[in-house]
This record gives sequence, structure tokens and C-alpha cells, in this order.
Amino acid sequence: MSGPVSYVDVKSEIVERIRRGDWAVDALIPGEVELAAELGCARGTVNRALRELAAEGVVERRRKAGTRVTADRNRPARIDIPLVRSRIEAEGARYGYRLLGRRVVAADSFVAERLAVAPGSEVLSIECLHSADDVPHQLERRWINLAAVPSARAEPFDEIGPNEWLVREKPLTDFEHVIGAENAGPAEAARLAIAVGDALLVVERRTWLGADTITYVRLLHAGASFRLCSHTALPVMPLRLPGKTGRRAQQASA
Amino acid sequence: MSGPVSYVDVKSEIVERIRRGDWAVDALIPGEVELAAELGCARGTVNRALRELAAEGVVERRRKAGTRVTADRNRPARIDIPLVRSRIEAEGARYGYRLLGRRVVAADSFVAERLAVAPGSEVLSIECLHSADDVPHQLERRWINLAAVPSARAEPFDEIGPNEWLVREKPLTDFEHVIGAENAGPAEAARLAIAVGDALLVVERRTWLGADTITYVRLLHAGASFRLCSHTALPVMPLRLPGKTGRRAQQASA
DNA sequence: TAGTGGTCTAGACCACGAG
DNA sequence: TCGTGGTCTAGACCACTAT
Repeated sequence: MSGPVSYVDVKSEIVERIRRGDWAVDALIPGEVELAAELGCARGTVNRALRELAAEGVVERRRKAGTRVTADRNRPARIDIPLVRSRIEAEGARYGYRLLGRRVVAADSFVAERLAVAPGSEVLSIECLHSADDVPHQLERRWINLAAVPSARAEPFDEIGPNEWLVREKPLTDFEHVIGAENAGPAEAARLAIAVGDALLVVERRTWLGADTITYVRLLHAGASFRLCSHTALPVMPLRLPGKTGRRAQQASA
Repeated sequence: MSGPVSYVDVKSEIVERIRRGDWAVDALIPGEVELAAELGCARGTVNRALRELAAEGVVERRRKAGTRVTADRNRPARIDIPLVRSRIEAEGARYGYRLLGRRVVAADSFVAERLAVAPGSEVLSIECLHSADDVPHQLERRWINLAAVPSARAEPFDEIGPNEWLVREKPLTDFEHVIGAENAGPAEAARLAIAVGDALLVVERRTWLGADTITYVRLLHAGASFRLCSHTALPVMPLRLPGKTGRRAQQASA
């Protein structure tokens, strides 16, 4: 009835066995060849399934030692940090952008270190505000490395935000995020229309194109109204694999 | 001189071309067959390279439409949320654990909703503190679904934390994280030895095993001393691929 | 040294979806 | 409709590492 056994089927089957307790935490599971024979597919299919499960942190694999169920639940959690605009519009609100400040400055030690440029190098400093239905949502403070992105010097940034502009201008190869919590000072409180001392969720981001640091940005959000979410689900889908009867019997009888 | 062209080589080459500007943001890149011919490898190799780059958010792929360089820099950022203990010990500090409270309670609506159990169901409520060199580091408030993990009822949790215990006890298939910022109230301030009103970085986590919600936990950290970091780098490694001379010529002459 | 995963290949069929 | 990516297969060789 069903077609060939896919790697998704194999993943589901493995997860299901772990869930049922067939293989306990830390237990060694069968080798690729054995699983392939049992499930009725090529070794390459089992390999891909196990490789992806390893990438998801469900199992750990080592040559010669075999594959075992991961004991440590410290699994890589994917957190999507969305573009402000997308996020706001996704929630059905009207996105608003306002440029608060823009000037070319000499990098102080704080910025120079983060952009990996010499102190005193020219950088473009930008402050702007993103709002949802006219309610302040995110205060953005950004520094752009003008040596790496000279074309930014001529850009006014009065209509579109620096992020959206950079997206179109430069691809990137690396990025770094740091998430923290801070208390709002008078300046932040005024910009975000909150009280001084309110908790802020701060996302710092740096991006690179090859060896060049492109930009460093601090995104400040009122903690009361903003959270970062992620949900990671393993593929638990309708199984097509048979039980003990075994697919091989079906194949044999086909 | 070199062996067969690997998928890592292909990834590097593609990233390098994007970096050099050969393919601009949003540009369509050649098809798998063409790339395979050009680079001198099997289509499967190119496919794996592009598939992984797509998973990393570098390119977007659609059948029939082809593959193009991702314009949106809203790429999935991996954030590792480490076990407290690992994190503290990794920094060379002495890990300390203290149980502050433990009791079986009837779930109120807040907890019931998060654990997906009926209000009034029995849950195990735990509060504990993790410290680094005797300095409070993380305040943990956890609820465990006793219907899903009945063995937790007999566990004192006075020596090892509930997370470490759960790790050994149950595998998991899904988890969810929510990160936010809050101001410390009197209780939190006292536990964490900070001032009332100080910013807290709050990580909420829920985990599932199949359809069962296992646990819901709130991890509170003093914002002044705790941050979540992630660095995502694309594979930019020494290239083995030849230039215009072409590896195929080498193969042919070999 | 031997076993296990890691990968490449060459060929084939299929499913989605742009035009 | 038909091109592009998605996947499976069967076989082979290789690299790491436990013993």
C-alpha cells in the first residue's frame, strides 16, 4: 500500500520507540545496517534519519561506539528573532517607523570593540523607534561599520529602517545574539513610553560578512509586552511503519 | 591531489560566492545539475550542501522555482540554554543547590493551563535556588505533572535538582521556551539577593513526552549578571575547490 | 584491528508548483 | 505541462575510535 520507507518514517519510528521506552535514556540503539534491514530500507535512509535526530539533539553518535539516546536535555533551542516589521504586521498591527537620530561619529571604545575597528574609526550611529499601532514597541540603537558598508553614508534612513536597508544591501555569513534584561533609564523610558526602572528585554546583535563586522545593534523592548518564543517539536507524525509484522514480509509477499 | 569533492566543499564554495558578491541577495543560483557538473561532483552532494544551507537560512529553495540567496536576515538563531550546573561549572565556579520548597498541590488555572491538565489535578510544585560560589544565580520555580511522572511524588529533591532528576528519568520529544524580562518582586529579590525592581531575565520552559506535558518551569536570573548568547557561523573554511581550471580536468587527467 | 558511522556516486522516480 | 528540487537505492570506500 505504501511506497518506500522514507527517512521521515524512520525518524518517527525511532522517536516513537524512545517515547514508548523501548530504548531508555543513554541506551545504545542498533546500528544503521541492522535498522535498515529491520525497517526495510537502504542504509542511507537510516543514516539520514539518525543524522537529523543527532542534529536535533535526540541522539548522540560516535563512530565505532554507535548511537545512543541523549541523556542531557540541554538541547539546542532554536529561537527565532523576527524582523520587527514582520512581527508587528503578523500580529495584525500597523507598523510605524521613526528616525530619532543619525550621525557619523568616531567610534568610542565600547563601539570600536564590538565592531572590531580601531577606536576613532568612523561609524554611523543611528537611533530609531519601531511602533505597533502607534504604540512604541522597539527602540533600536545601531552602529554601522562605514569601512565595511561605505554606501550607508549616503543613506538617510528616514523612510526605511537600517535593518531593512542592510538586508537588501549586504548578505551576511555570521551573526551573534546576546539576550539580557536591563532596567530602563530615563531616556529609554521616554522613548518607549514606560516608567523609569521598568524591565527591558534587550537583544544585542552583531553580524559579519566574512571577516568584516558589519553592524552592532541593541534592540530594547518593554519587558511587559514583549517575549521571545520558540517551540521545537520532534517529528511525531502518523506512522506508516508496521508493527511486529514487519514491512519486509510485505515486501516479500509483494 | 585532493579526494572527491565533499558537500562541505560545496557549501564553502557557495558561501564564498555569496560573500564575494557573485550572487547578490535574492539572486537565483544555478540548479543542482548544473552546479554538480561545474564543481565535479554528484548531484546528491550538491543537494546535501544546498539542503543544509537552506536549513541554516542562507538560501531558500522551492521546486521548479529554484534556489535563491535569502534576502531576509531573520535567520533562525540557535540559542543554547544550558543546564545551570554545566554553565556554572564551565565558568570555573562551585555549583550549589538548595531546595526551598516542595509540595504536592492542586493545579490552579495558571499552572493547569500550562501543563494542559484539568484545574485541580495534582502537580508537584518545587522552588529551588542554584548558586555559583555561594552567590545566588538562578531561582527555579517548577511544576511537574504527576499524572505523567508519578515517580516524582516519591522524590525528595533535596540533593539533586528536579532538572537533573528529570533528565535521567524521562526522555522528551518537544520543548518550548519563552524568554522575557520582569522586575523583581520582594520574594524574588530576597532569594536572589538583589534589589526589588531589578530587571530579571526570565526563561520559561515546557517539555513534552509525546502528548503528555511533563513539566513547566520558570527560571529567574538577575539581569545584571546573566545573559544568553549565541553565535552562528556559516562554514567558511579553507577551500579545496579549484578555480577556473576545474577539478574535472584533474579527474580526466588522473 | 575491526566495527561503526560518514560520505560519495550514479541512476531512478516522484511531487510540487511556476507559467 | 514540465523543470526543479526531494528522495530512495545499492554499492563502495574511508575515517575515526573503542578494544
